[in-house]
Amino acid sequence: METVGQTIRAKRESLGLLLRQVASYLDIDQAILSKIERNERKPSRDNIIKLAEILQMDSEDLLIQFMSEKIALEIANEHCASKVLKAAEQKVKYLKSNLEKN
Amino acid sequence: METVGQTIRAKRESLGLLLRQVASYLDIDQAILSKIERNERKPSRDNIIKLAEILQMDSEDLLIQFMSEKIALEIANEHCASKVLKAAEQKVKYLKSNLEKN
DNA sequence: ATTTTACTTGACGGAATTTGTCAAATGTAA
DNA sequence: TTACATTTGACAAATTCCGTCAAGTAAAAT
Repeated sequence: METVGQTIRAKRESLGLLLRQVASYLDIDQAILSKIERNERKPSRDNIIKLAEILQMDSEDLLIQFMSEKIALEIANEHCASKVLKAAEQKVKYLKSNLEKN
Repeated sequence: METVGQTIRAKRESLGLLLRQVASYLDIDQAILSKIERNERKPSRDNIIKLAEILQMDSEDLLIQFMSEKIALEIANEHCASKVLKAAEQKVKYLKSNLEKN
Protein backbone atom coordinates (compact mmCIF):
# COMPACT_ATOMS: atom_id res chain seq x y z
CA MET A 1 0.00 0.00 0.00
CA GLU A 2 1.39 3.32 -1.15
CA THR A 3 1.88 6.24 1.21
CA VAL A 4 0.89 9.75 0.15
CA GLY A 5 4.56 10.59 -0.10
CA GLN A 6 5.22 7.69 -2.43
CA THR A 7 2.23 8.62 -4.55
CA ILE A 8 3.44 12.15 -4.91
CA ARG A 9 6.97 11.19 -5.76
CA ALA A 10 5.86 8.65 -8.32
CA LYS A 11 3.57 11.15 -10.01
CA ARG A 12 6.15 13.91 -9.96
CA GLU A 13 8.79 11.68 -11.51
CA SER A 14 6.41 10.33 -14.11
CA LEU A 15 5.80 13.93 -15.19
CA GLY A 16 9.51 14.63 -15.25
CA LEU A 17 9.22 17.47 -12.73
CA LEU A 18 12.00 18.45 -10.34
CA LEU A 19 11.58 18.94 -6.59
CA ARG A 20 12.58 22.53 -7.11
CA GLN A 21 9.86 23.14 -9.68
CA VAL A 22 7.06 21.58 -7.71
CA ALA A 23 8.22 23.15 -4.47
CA SER A 24 8.24 26.62 -5.95
CA TYR A 25 4.71 26.05 -7.23
CA LEU A 26 3.69 25.11 -3.69
CA ASP A 27 5.67 28.07 -2.41
CA ILE A 28 7.77 25.98 -0.04
CA ASP A 29 11.44 25.06 0.16
CA GLN A 30 12.40 22.00 -1.83
CA ALA A 31 13.79 20.50 1.35
CA ILE A 32 10.28 20.35 2.73
CA LEU A 33 8.88 18.72 -0.36
CA SER A 34 11.67 16.19 -0.26
CA LYS A 35 10.70 15.39 3.31
CA ILE A 36 7.01 15.22 2.45
CA GLU A 37 7.75 12.69 -0.25
CA ARG A 38 9.72 10.58 2.18
CA ASN A 39 7.08 10.92 4.91
CA GLU A 40 9.33 12.90 7.20
CA ARG A 41 7.01 15.90 7.22
CA LYS A 42 3.31 16.22 6.77
CA PRO A 43 1.91 18.32 3.98
CA SER A 44 -0.57 21.04 4.86
CA ARG A 45 -4.02 20.96 3.33
CA ASP A 46 -2.92 23.72 1.02
CA ASN A 47 0.11 21.69 -0.04
CA ILE A 48 -2.19 18.82 -0.95
CA ILE A 49 -4.47 21.00 -3.05
CA LYS A 50 -1.59 22.53 -4.97
CA LEU A 51 0.11 19.19 -5.39
CA ALA A 52 -3.04 17.76 -6.92
CA GLU A 53 -3.14 20.69 -9.34
CA ILE A 54 0.41 20.50 -10.56
CA LEU A 55 0.51 16.71 -10.59
CA GLN A 56 -2.80 16.48 -12.41
CA MET A 57 -4.49 14.42 -9.75
CA ASP A 58 -7.94 14.61 -8.21
CA SER A 59 -7.53 16.77 -5.12
CA GLU A 60 -10.27 14.97 -3.24
CA ASP A 61 -8.63 11.61 -3.80
CA LEU A 62 -5.33 12.95 -2.57
CA LEU A 63 -6.97 14.55 0.46
CA ILE A 64 -8.73 11.31 1.31
CA GLN A 65 -5.47 9.42 1.02
CA PHE A 66 -3.73 11.98 3.19
CA MET A 67 -6.35 12.13 5.94
CA SER A 68 -6.97 8.40 6.07
CA GLU A 69 -3.25 7.78 6.35
CA LYS A 70 -3.01 10.22 9.21
CA ILE A 71 -5.86 8.55 11.06
CA ALA A 72 -4.62 5.05 10.36
CA LEU A 73 -1.17 5.82 11.75
CA GLU A 74 -2.75 7.41 14.81
CA ILE A 75 -4.66 4.31 15.78
CA ALA A 76 -2.99 1.36 14.10
CA ASN A 77 -1.22 0.40 17.28
CA GLU A 78 -4.49 0.15 19.21
CA HIS A 79 -5.95 -3.29 19.30
CA CYS A 80 -9.42 -1.70 19.24
CA ALA A 81 -8.65 0.36 16.14
CA SER A 82 -11.56 -0.88 14.08
CA LYS A 83 -13.99 -0.28 16.92
CA VAL A 84 -12.70 3.27 17.07
CA LEU A 85 -13.36 3.77 13.37
CA LYS A 86 -16.85 2.35 13.62
CA ALA A 87 -17.66 4.60 16.55
CA ALA A 88 -16.19 7.54 14.64
CA GLU A 89 -18.52 6.79 11.75
CA GLN A 90 -21.53 7.01 14.02
CA LYS A 91 -20.35 10.25 15.51
CA VAL A 92 -19.70 11.77 12.10
CA LYS A 93 -23.23 10.88 11.04
CA TYR A 94 -24.57 12.42 14.19
CA LEU A 95 -22.51 15.58 13.79
CA LYS A 96 -23.51 15.97 10.17
CA SER A 97 -27.18 15.56 10.91
CA ASN A 98 -26.83 18.36 13.41
CA LEU A 99 -25.01 20.63 11.01
CA GLU A 100 -27.95 20.36 8.64
CA LYS A 101 -30.32 21.63 11.26
CA ASN A 102 -28.26 24.78 11.95
CA MET B 1 -24.93 11.64 21.61
CA GLU B 2 -22.83 12.12 24.72
CA THR B 3 -19.33 13.59 24.61
CA VAL B 4 -16.55 12.04 26.65
CA GLY B 5 -16.66 15.04 28.94
CA GLN B 6 -20.36 14.61 29.57
CA THR B 7 -19.89 10.92 30.23
CA ILE B 8 -17.19 11.62 32.77
CA ARG B 9 -19.11 14.32 34.54
CA ALA B 10 -22.26 12.21 34.73
CA LYS B 11 -20.35 9.27 36.17
CA ARG B 12 -18.43 11.39 38.63
CA GLU B 13 -21.58 13.02 39.92
CA SER B 14 -23.44 9.74 40.14
CA LEU B 15 -20.64 8.50 42.38
CA GLY B 16 -20.79 11.66 44.46
CA LEU B 17 -17.16 12.52 43.82
CA LEU B 18 -15.79 16.05 43.77
CA LEU B 19 -13.63 17.51 41.02
CA ARG B 20 -10.89 17.92 43.59
CA GLN B 21 -10.97 14.27 44.55
CA VAL B 22 -10.91 12.89 41.05
CA ALA B 23 -8.34 15.43 39.91
CA SER B 24 -5.95 14.53 42.69
CA TYR B 25 -6.30 10.86 41.76
CA LEU B 26 -5.37 11.78 38.19
CA ASP B 27 -2.61 14.00 39.54
CA ILE B 28 -3.85 17.07 37.71
CA ASP B 29 -5.27 20.42 38.79
CA GLN B 30 -9.01 20.43 39.30
CA ALA B 31 -9.27 23.31 36.84
CA ILE B 32 -8.07 20.98 34.12
CA LEU B 33 -10.55 18.29 35.02
CA SER B 34 -13.30 20.88 35.01
CA LYS B 35 -12.25 21.85 31.51
CA ILE B 36 -12.01 18.25 30.37
CA GLU B 37 -15.55 17.64 31.51
CA ARG B 38 -16.74 20.66 29.56
CA ASN B 39 -14.67 19.71 26.49
CA GLU B 40 -12.40 22.70 26.79
CA ARG B 41 -9.31 20.58 27.17
CA LYS B 42 -8.45 17.14 25.92
CA PRO B 43 -7.57 14.43 28.39
CA SER B 44 -4.31 12.58 27.91
CA ARG B 45 -4.35 8.87 27.42
CA ASP B 46 -3.18 8.47 30.99
CA ASN B 47 -6.03 10.67 32.19
CA ILE B 48 -8.49 8.37 30.45
CA ILE B 49 -7.04 5.25 32.03
CA LYS B 50 -7.13 6.71 35.52
CA LEU B 51 -10.59 8.14 34.99
CA ALA B 52 -11.88 4.72 34.02
CA GLU B 53 -10.36 3.29 37.19
CA ILE B 54 -11.76 5.78 39.63
CA LEU B 55 -15.10 6.04 37.87
CA GLN B 56 -15.46 2.27 37.62
CA MET B 57 -15.74 2.23 33.88
CA ASP B 58 -14.21 0.00 31.25
CA SER B 59 -11.05 1.77 30.16
CA GLU B 60 -11.24 0.40 26.64
CA ASP B 61 -14.75 1.74 26.19
CA LEU B 62 -13.69 5.13 27.41
CA LEU B 63 -10.62 5.13 25.17
CA ILE B 64 -12.72 4.19 22.18
CA GLN B 65 -15.15 6.96 22.96
CA PHE B 66 -12.31 9.42 23.35
CA MET B 67 -10.42 8.48 20.20
CA SER B 68 -13.49 8.20 18.01
CA GLU B 69 -14.66 11.60 19.17
CA LYS B 70 -11.30 13.10 18.34
CA ILE B 71 -11.35 11.62 14.86
CA ALA B 72 -14.96 12.53 14.22
CA LEU B 73 -14.37 16.16 15.11
CA GLU B 74 -11.30 16.22 12.89
CA ILE B 75 -13.15 15.19 9.77
CA ALA B 76 -16.83 15.95 10.34
CA ASN B 77 -16.60 19.11 8.28
CA GLU B 78 -15.26 17.22 5.25
CA HIS B 79 -17.92 16.16 2.84
CA CYS B 80 -15.86 13.04 2.11
CA ALA B 81 -15.61 12.08 5.77
CA SER B 82 -17.03 8.61 5.37
CA LYS B 83 -14.73 7.85 2.46
CA VAL B 84 -11.85 8.87 4.68
CA LEU B 85 -12.95 6.46 7.39
CA LYS B 86 -13.34 3.62 4.95
CA ALA B 87 -9.92 4.24 3.52
CA ALA B 88 -8.51 4.43 7.03
CA GLU B 89 -10.00 1.02 7.78
CA GLN B 90 -8.17 -0.50 4.84
CA LYS B 91 -4.92 1.09 5.87
CA VAL B 92 -5.27 -0.08 9.44
CA LYS B 93 -5.80 -3.63 8.22
CA TYR B 94 -2.75 -3.34 6.04
CA LEU B 95 -0.61 -1.88 8.79
CA LYS B 96 -1.70 -4.53 11.25
CA SER B 97 -0.96 -7.37 8.87
CA ASN B 98 2.54 -5.95 8.55
CA LEU B 99 3.06 -5.65 12.28
CA GLU B 100 2.35 -9.35 12.61
CA LYS B 101 5.16 -10.19 10.23
CA ASN B 102 7.74 -8.21 12.18
C1' DA C 1 38.55 13.90 -13.12
C1' DT C 2 35.86 17.72 -12.01
C1' DT C 3 31.77 20.14 -12.66
C1' DT C 4 26.93 20.27 -12.64
C1' DT C 5 22.60 18.83 -11.14
C1' DA C 6 19.18 16.73 -8.09
C1' DC C 7 18.25 15.50 -3.90
C1' DT C 8 19.03 14.78 1.30
C1' DT C 9 20.14 15.97 5.84
C1' DG C 10 20.39 18.29 10.04
C1' DA C 11 21.00 22.57 12.63
C1' DC C 12 18.59 26.47 13.58
C1' DG C 13 14.86 30.01 14.83
C1' DG C 14 10.34 31.68 15.27
C1' DA C 15 5.27 30.82 15.56
C1' DA C 16 1.75 28.35 17.26
C1' DT C 17 -0.14 25.00 20.23
C1' DT C 18 -0.29 22.38 24.41
C1' DT C 19 -0.05 21.69 29.27
C1' DG C 20 -0.13 22.91 33.68
C1' DT C 21 -0.38 26.54 37.89
C1' DC C 22 -2.61 29.75 40.30
C1' DA C 23 -5.83 32.97 42.10
C1' DA C 24 -9.85 35.56 41.49
C1' DA C 25 -14.72 35.19 40.16
C1' DT C 26 -19.02 32.85 40.20
C1' DG C 27 -22.58 30.09 41.89
C1' DT C 28 -24.98 27.70 45.49
C1' DA C 29 -26.46 25.93 49.71
C1' DA C 30 -26.15 25.97 54.77
C1' DT D 1 -22.44 35.73 55.89
C1' DT D 2 -19.78 31.72 55.52
C1' DA D 3 -18.35 27.71 53.38
C1' DC D 4 -17.75 24.91 49.62
C1' DA D 5 -17.68 23.43 44.55
C1' DT D 6 -16.81 24.87 40.24
C1' DT D 7 -15.41 28.06 36.52
C1' DT D 8 -12.62 31.30 34.31
C1' DG D 9 -8.78 33.63 32.54
C1' DA D 10 -4.02 35.25 32.95
C1' DC D 11 0.26 33.44 32.83
C1' DA D 12 4.58 30.60 32.05
C1' DA D 13 6.98 26.47 30.60
C1' DA D 14 7.31 22.84 27.45
C1' DT D 15 6.49 20.88 23.15
C1' DT D 16 5.38 20.72 18.43
C1' DC D 17 5.11 22.68 13.90
C1' DC D 18 6.88 25.19 10.05
C1' DG D 19 9.97 26.86 7.30
C1' DT D 20 15.03 28.60 5.91
C1' DC D 21 19.48 27.68 4.96
C1' DA D 22 23.77 25.61 3.87
C1' DA D 23 26.56 21.74 3.78
C1' DG D 24 26.61 16.83 2.35
C1' DT D 25 25.79 12.86 -0.90
C1' DA D 26 25.20 10.72 -5.24
C1' DA D 27 25.00 10.29 -9.98
C1' DA D 28 25.27 12.09 -14.63
C1' DA D 29 27.38 15.28 -17.96
C1' DT D 30 31.24 17.52 -19.72
